[in-house]
Amino acid sequence: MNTYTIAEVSAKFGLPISTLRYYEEIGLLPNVARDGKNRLYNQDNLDRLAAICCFKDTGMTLKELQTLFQYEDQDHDLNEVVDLLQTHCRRVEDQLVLLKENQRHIRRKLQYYTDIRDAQLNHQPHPDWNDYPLSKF
Amino acid sequence: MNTYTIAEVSAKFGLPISTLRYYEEIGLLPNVARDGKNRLYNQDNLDRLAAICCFKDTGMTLKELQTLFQYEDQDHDLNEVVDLLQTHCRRVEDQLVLLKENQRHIRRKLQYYTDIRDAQLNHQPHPDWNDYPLSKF
DNA sequence: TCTTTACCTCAAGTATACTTGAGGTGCTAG
DNA sequence: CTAGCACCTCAAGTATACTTGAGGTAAAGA
Repeated sequence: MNTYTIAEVSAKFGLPISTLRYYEEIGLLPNVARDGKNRLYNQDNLDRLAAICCFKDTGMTLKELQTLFQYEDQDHDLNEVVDLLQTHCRRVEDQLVLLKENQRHIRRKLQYYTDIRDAQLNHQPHPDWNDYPLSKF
Repeated sequence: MNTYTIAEVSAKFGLPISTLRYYEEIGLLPNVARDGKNRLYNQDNLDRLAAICCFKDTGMTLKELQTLFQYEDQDHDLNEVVDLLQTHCRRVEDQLVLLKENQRHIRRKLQYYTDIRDAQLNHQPHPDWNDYPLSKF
């Protein structure tokens, strides 16, 4: 089976080496094999790491991730795993809605300042914020 | 003009009172009027606070927000404001893409564990992870 | 043989974003 | 008049998620 050095994994995932060691230390990324003292990551480790990144990037704390993996690993009551995942799914849904709305606000502001700048360049009158309704974005 | 107490603003935005004071202290939320010692927020303050929340929720740090507002407030070179907003817009776009992809992974995992649970309940054979391609989510 | 490179451990330090606590003011309801 | 509430300041404390540093090993290239 293919294995990877810590430097390779670091590059693959864009995570600092120190972070990989940290995740292992707190038990999030267990069962990393060794060649002497040096870590050797296998596909399982990479899959786990991908899951960590996915959940972390969607707003789970490392503590919650520890709980989730604990539930997954020791074949714990599956209802708890499903519950946790469902809750998180809903959180992600909410994030998506909020993110899209925030995106509209930011685009609107960008458009406004871009127009002000262009108006200044062309010695035109300044645009009016009231002409930038959210419905346009 | 309508004004609001700190408790009202806290409720409106779902932010702790301590956070409102903190934002003011670090200069993010300036020009809050006082009735004696007590803060009174006006519409401008609320607009600024809404902007803070919007940018913060899309991943800007408070330091970056300070820079942005500095650029906006002292009518600084507008190119810098536009640049900052453009960069942030791109970051939000990236977040959206990543969030959607992560959502697919999470839904897939949720479906998988739901199916395992249901299989256990019905004494059916366990599903196979390979039957859960990302393309289905 | 030297030294550079790539790792290692373990303890302590750091950045960000708040939160908490001590001690105090000023209005209002009983 | 006094109790309680809503607010205040300022300094110190905290949670999360890492990062850094000191001191060391082991193998590979010059």
